[in-house]
Amino acid sequence: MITKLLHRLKILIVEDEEKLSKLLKEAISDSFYSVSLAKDGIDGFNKFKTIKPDIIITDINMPFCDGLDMTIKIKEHNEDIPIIVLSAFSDKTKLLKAIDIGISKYYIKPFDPDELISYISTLAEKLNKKQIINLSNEYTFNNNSLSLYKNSSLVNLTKREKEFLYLLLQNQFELVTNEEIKKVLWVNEEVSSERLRTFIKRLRLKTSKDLIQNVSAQGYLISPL
Amino acid sequence: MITKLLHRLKILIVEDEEKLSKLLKEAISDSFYSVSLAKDGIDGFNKFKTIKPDIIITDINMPFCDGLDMTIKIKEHNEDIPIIVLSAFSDKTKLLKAIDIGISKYYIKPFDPDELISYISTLAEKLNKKQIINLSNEYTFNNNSLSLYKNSSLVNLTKREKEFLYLLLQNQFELVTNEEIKKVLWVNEEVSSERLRTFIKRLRLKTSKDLIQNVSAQGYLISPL
DNA sequence: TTAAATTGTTAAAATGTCGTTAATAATATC
DNA sequence: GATATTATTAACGACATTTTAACAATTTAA
Repeated sequence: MITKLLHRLKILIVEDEEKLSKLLKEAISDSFYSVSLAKDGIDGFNKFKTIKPDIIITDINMPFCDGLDMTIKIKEHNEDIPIIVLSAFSDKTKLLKAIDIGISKYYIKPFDPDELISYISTLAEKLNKKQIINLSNEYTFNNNSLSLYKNSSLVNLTKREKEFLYLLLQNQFELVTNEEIKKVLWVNEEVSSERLRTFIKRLRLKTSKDLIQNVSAQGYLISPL
Repeated sequence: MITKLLHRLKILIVEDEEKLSKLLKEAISDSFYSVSLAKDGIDGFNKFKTIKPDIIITDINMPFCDGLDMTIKIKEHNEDIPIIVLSAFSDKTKLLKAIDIGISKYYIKPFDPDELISYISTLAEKLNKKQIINLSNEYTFNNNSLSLYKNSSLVNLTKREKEFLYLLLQNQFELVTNEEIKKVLWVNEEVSSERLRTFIKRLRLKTSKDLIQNVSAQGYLISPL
């Protein structure tokens, strides 16, 4: 079986108190997360659009542009993005408004950074699990169950076919060589090139002719979207 | 047709101000909802256990036993039950605690009863959707009673068959492996693959040939609609 | 205790999977 | 543009899994 490849989650922290933001960045940054900082709501919104983070952590009361206003604007652009709000004890009215908008979690200062970090890791787990990739207008692939859907109905694939799609998707837009494919799909087996070809022929029969692209004499690739 | 299969949603209102609770009861009660009243948290918790309501509406600040304490206790018993909290403007700290526990909505007094009622009807719709699933043009499944209907007449299923459909529906559109099925339907038993197959054969005889899909060498699934 | 309903076993028929081969189409290289 | 290489398609057959059907054992309810 193929081991899973998780993509490094991007986290944006919007916080005017430099001390706190640096502390959080240090605490959160590791090989699984890349952390960016913004100093107010305007900065935060711009970085949201350029960096396209997976998770946002924001202070709700900042001198310049407010975290609440930013949250509203961001949620208008992307309803599903998880936003974690940091709030002062006195800001309960604002906090309730943020909850109404649909933030996913809040912490009232002073809070335990460990709690925040453990929440982020459960969030990250969820995000990585829910990897559904649009292969075309018709086809989607669930990276978790390795199943392919054509217009939301399951396509009947064998285990090897599932693994093959998964392999190509781990290297989406990039060529996967015939040798690599043989090595992964038929471990420790001598595989003729005809075998690989009929394998692909049959997968294409079940799906569509142009889902999987071929590069002559080299290998195959898949290009989502 | 399908409405016959739905049970009338039970709503429990926990509120010490008799004026408000009666007003709400009158406003909400109709052919789709049956409303019960409780006057404090203790009364509310007892009625929660006996009546088993589908939705709870509770005041959060009551002289006797608190709505917040009751909410905690109820959520311990049934994590998924939707609780709507009514709160005074001054009770923000309590309200935040209630939100932490996982209430589904809150209103700060004074509030517009129409908003509450429209929220209840969207909630009810969601609950009914969860409860009744259209498997095909002919078949519907009631997730509460685990019963299957063919054109709104009950299909006679055994316990195991009901559990099986329930299992597949918990994972609708997704493949449930043979191993998983065996583990769930015959706990701690060695089950031959023939046994599982005749089991499915018989279920298909009672229903239709194509209600349950097979994926060779992997498992089964169900695709509603 | 008997009759009916449910559940398990077995074996043949049907279907699905997957490797082979061969004819045809596409692509690369000179 | 001709030739060699590689890819696609289609058909055959071996093997695995599923479906079907008949019979046996067990449980449940009358």
